[in-house]
Amino acid sequence: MMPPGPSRRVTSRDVAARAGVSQATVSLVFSGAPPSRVGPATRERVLTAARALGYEPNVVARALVQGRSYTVGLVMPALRDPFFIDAATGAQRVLREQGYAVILAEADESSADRTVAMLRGRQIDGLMIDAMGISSMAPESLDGLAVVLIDEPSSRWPGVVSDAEEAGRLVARHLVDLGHRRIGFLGPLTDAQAFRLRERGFAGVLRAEGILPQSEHVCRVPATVNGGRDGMRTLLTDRAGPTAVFCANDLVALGALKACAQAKRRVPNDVSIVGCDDIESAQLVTPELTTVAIRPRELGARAAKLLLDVIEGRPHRARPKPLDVELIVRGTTARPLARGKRP
Amino acid sequence: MMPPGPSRRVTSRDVAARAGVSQATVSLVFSGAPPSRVGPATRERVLTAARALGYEPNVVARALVQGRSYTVGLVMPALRDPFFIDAATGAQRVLREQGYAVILAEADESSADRTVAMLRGRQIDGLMIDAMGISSMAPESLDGLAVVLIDEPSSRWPGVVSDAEEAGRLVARHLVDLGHRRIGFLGPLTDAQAFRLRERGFAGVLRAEGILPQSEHVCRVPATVNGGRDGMRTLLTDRAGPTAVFCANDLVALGALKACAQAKRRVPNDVSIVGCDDIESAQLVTPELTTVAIRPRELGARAAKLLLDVIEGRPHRARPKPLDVELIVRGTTARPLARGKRP
DNA sequence: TTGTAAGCGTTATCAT
DNA sequence: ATGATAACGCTTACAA
Repeated sequence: MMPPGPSRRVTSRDVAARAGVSQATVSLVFSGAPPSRVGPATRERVLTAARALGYEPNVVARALVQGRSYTVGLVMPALRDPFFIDAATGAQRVLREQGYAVILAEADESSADRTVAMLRGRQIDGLMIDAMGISSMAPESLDGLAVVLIDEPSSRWPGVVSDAEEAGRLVARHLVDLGHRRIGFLGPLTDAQAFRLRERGFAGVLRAEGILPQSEHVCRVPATVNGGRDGMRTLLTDRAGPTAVFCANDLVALGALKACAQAKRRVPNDVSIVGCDDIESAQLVTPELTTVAIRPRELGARAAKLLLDVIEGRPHRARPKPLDVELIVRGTTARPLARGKRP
Repeated sequence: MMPPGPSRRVTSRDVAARAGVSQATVSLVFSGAPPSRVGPATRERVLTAARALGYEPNVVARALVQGRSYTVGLVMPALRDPFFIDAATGAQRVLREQGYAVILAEADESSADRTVAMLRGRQIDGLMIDAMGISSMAPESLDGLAVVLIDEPSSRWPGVVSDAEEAGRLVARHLVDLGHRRIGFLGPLTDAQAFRLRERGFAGVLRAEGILPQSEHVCRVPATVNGGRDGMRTLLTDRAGPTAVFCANDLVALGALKACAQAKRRVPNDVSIVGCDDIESAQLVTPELTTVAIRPRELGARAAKLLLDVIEGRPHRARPKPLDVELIVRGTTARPLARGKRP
């Protein structure tokens, strides 16, 4: 590179001077105006000059005049849940492709509104928010912003969701097909819709199979590894505990797995465990976790596309078809051990 | 949605009008000028008006005039490594505290330079880059930017590092103390300095103990779970394989653990495994992984502080003291089984 | 097709 | 202590 004197920023004016055109023309060339607006020869000269100078359009200035920043915010309560990190990755990729930057905004309950204010001050064009994020936010604080929700349906904002109910159904059928009858559920305390739907689909199938949900086989815990571990411990204390347990997400399932290992219950022989999300760690434990793949990357990517549609005023459905999910049978599920009654 | 018609952005001018002062005064109040610059009464009126109107300073406009955007970029090759996600979290927290936003820039080899150009266009104030990120970047492309490296020392840019050599030493001593003599190493192919130092510290102690590194107990693999699994498989084929293996990071260690489970080798009885990083998943497997805590969050936080020092021109040391590391003994290490020779 | 000029919402430099 | 006013780098009518 070359030190441009005292290393001032190269502006469109510099390019204009070098190309012998007006500054406005340079702008025309770079702002993706219809090719008709500037002659091919001029355009070429401008581009050459720009390249020679190492010109990069100043997005900040553009943002100021257009009132748009080509930047979107991604509000997440904690960068800890692998599911959301994957969603973020997927979103980030499509946004970058379209020239948008992603501002990471970790927001807990206390700071959610302040975070949005901060993003507003940056003339953010839109916001992607996950279930946890939205729950700790005053709806009015989002007025006038393009908002898309990730995996949390709402009548107020558009969003993308996975087919959570189907996820629950798939698990229930899988367990029933294996022959399980005493089936437990480890669900989170938070009332994220996705979790509720997973439970609903799950319970629906069981009921249809004539398997009544037994309250002592259901346990509410935080949606974390420790939550799952503690919940599973509780379930295991029961002498006639469940032979299979559906955990509302993989983190919980991994905790449950730990509890089993500590209690010397073999998985899947003594008890089957199923998770939901198919996070990477699901394949990390032994035996590998049977779970439902939600494809968070794809979910994030779709959320990003939806957000771009909203921002750029393109037609879109506020609530697109839920993302397909898929049961991934791995090593933590098996037929229940025949005990007593039958061989 | 609401058409942006009636809800124009509230500007400092609006506030000025309502407070009966000039726009400049409003600016003075909000740009944290010394209190002496504006009378307490006026200041109060301005703040009241601002609150009533819901005024939020436009950071974009400020960025344009000051040539600073109060935004920094975080360049990471992939949002997959939990270590870097934690570092990002730590960094993000201190930056937000100081009014800076963090733009997430996932950059692989092919797109690294384009990504930096994009960030430049956004008048980014600084950049935090990790080992993988920097390796795929042309140094000149960073000219004129405030850059801080995370866990990858460089003579060219300041950065924060963990005490990687000590990490290796701690592991070696731990294994030697337990009585291991045939000790293996699963190291990554990438030449991140941190990995090299871990190995150096490790090998140094072993040599001092008169334990010669045996090449058949060393295996180079990608720094991933699968890499670790494959590498461990190789190590296990040896009839007189190692009784303990140090894996250059936790991901590799977890893969190694898997390989052991699949090969029916008990951990830690048949073979001890040690990782490095102490990622969350380390506590997720059973037995829990013995590892070295690097405190990535703290590392990220320090990187952020260093970057702010650089940006704001405060005095700072380019290469602060490495971050202390700590051996975390969990369940994957034990004394080697006495075989043959002695009881 | 290209140039001229008026902002976008701030900060910063002057006066007052 | 406060008010005009000129940038900052760009987009966008409107003129030529």
